[in-house]
Amino acid sequence: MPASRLKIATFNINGIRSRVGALCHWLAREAPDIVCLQELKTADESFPAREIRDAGYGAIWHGQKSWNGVAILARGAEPVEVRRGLPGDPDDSHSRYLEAAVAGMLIGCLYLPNGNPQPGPKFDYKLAWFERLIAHAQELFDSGHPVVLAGDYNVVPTDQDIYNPRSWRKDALLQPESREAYARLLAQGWTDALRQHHPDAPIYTFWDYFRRHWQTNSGLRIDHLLLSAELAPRLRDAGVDRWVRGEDHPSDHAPAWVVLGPAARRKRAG
DNA sequence: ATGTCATGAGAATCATGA
Repeated sequence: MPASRLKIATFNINGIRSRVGALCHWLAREAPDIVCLQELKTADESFPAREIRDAGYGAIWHGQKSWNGVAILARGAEPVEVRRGLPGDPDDSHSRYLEAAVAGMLIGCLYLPNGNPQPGPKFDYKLAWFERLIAHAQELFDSGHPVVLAGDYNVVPTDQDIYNPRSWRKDALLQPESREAYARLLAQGWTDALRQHHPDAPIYTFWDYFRRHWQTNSGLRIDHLLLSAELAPRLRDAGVDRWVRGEDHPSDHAPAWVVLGPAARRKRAG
């Protein structure tokens, strides 16, 4: 891929130590330039930094024993960390947000709380976390910087984004409050890149391990890449590396990605 | 209610989150 085209991906790896081989296989085959990972499920000291470096990627990570955990990878470059954790609640101990400067852009990597079962404290935490994300996203958007907010949002935005909503109606991923928060985030001006590029197609990024959902393509679209105003016109392609979900012992998610074209040449002042 | 994974405690299965 020419240097002027950037492939940016997000992938909920569901346990990086058990899948570092699969991760490196995907990196070698698809060569994304920037990768946001979620659900590392490992402490910082157990992050497989060496394997990832050997695969040609610089990385920063924000881990946690057993649960959560996010990382940002850059091919042939070192992401420059600018934020670790979402502002707004100093008591929040979950590792769910990491932000870095890469290739002249700001990359926000997020793992939004699942929120099940709902109603209940976990759903309340999801909605509170969403409000903090919306507040921070507004600041990023207003900054005028080129920004990508990528990750597992744990929200199915509309009924178009699921094979069949019937058995998921009571799930936290489809609740009106979850969808309203996602819509309010988009209303700041962000572009939901996969839906923008494929307005009518069914697009899934997650197939749960139950009930042969992968074999029957019973998926959900919950991993999203949001582009700020400056980046949206640079969107050239977007998709899902579905083949990753079909490998042996896969994550229940597949990587979602965008390709951005070169920045418009700056007009001469005057 | 069910289904299937990864993780961790702790020693074989079980609890938890998703």
